[in-house]
Amino acid sequence: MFPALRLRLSGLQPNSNYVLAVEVTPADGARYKFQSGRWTPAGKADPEPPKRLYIHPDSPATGQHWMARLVSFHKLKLTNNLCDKQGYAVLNSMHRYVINFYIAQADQVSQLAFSRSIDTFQFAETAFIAVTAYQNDKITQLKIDHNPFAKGFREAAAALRKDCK
Amino acid sequence: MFPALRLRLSGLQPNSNYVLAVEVTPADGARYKFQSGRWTPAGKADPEPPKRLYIHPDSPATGQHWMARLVSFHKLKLTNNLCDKQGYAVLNSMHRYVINFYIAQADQVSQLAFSRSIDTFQFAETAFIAVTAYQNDKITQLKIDHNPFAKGFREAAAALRKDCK
DNA sequence: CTTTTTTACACCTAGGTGCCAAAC
DNA sequence: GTGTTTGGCACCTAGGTGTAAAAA
Repeated sequence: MFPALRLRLSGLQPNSNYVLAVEVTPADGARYKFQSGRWTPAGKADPEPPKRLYIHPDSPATGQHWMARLVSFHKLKLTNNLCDKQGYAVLNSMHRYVINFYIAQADQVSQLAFSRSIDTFQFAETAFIAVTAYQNDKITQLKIDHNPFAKGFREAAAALRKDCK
Repeated sequence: MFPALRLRLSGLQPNSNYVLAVEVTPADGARYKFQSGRWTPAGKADPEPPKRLYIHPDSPATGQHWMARLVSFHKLKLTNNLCDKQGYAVLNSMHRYVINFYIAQADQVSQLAFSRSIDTFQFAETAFIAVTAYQNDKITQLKIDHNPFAKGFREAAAALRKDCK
């Protein structure tokens, strides 16, 4: 998932342990179509694949650890493959999603279910529509400009390629 | 770790779930020296870093799954860095190790500790001495010949490099 | 026809090799 | 001196990019 979800945390107990996790959840009950240049709801959502909790790989870690740096979920991966066995979040194309963020006080990942308190946060700015082809040039350009793996498509490289022909 | 530990399993219950794991354990209580062309014990072993259980990433899976293919632990990684936080097995250089292999009947990785039965196997042919520089040309050549990442050192590539000078 | 999905591609990042020289 | 460890290197595999064209 790019850009990655990045969070700055405060108010944790420095010496307590926390497990951090996110879940990609449907933002509404609709299926969308891209029709004549616009996203429009088009019927009821398809059956939703089982949701997979993505646990931040630093978990468990102290409040001190989490608060000392920007917490990045850049290793969260998405797929439309229902048979996926690599732990990716499985999404329906053409559906709208939003990220749920969880903070659980727990000393072990396996204790997460028994944590005394699990705080849940949802940020509206994390909403997106899952697609198989981009429909928005600004998104495309944002990815080319900032995703290291897309460096080959930046201006300089593209110009050079033309010059060499 | 190369070559990787690879096992063929039989006798599992096809429809029960199992968690598979390995642990790199000291083979004896000695520290070794490579002196005048030979490995010789030289004093008591250094304090052993905490052992880390490496759980096979397919876990948990059915007996059927494990028996249907060669089970490979090629993602097990080793380090001499005591501060490692990436889950590598932490070893003392110049010490001798052997692999312990565990089969636990369990539906979840987190249940491993409560598994009714944990079978332990140790194969003498998995023993090795941890080094920071090879002392055995046959090992070096075996790695060059068979490890894909060392392809650059194979005959053909090496010859080509000379020809081009 | 329009919309959505898949595939092959050149190009890039990330990181696993033994080698060598230097440091210890 | 001998034995052990580290860092930089060229070379490789593995896999993450958007593109374009084909397929559905």
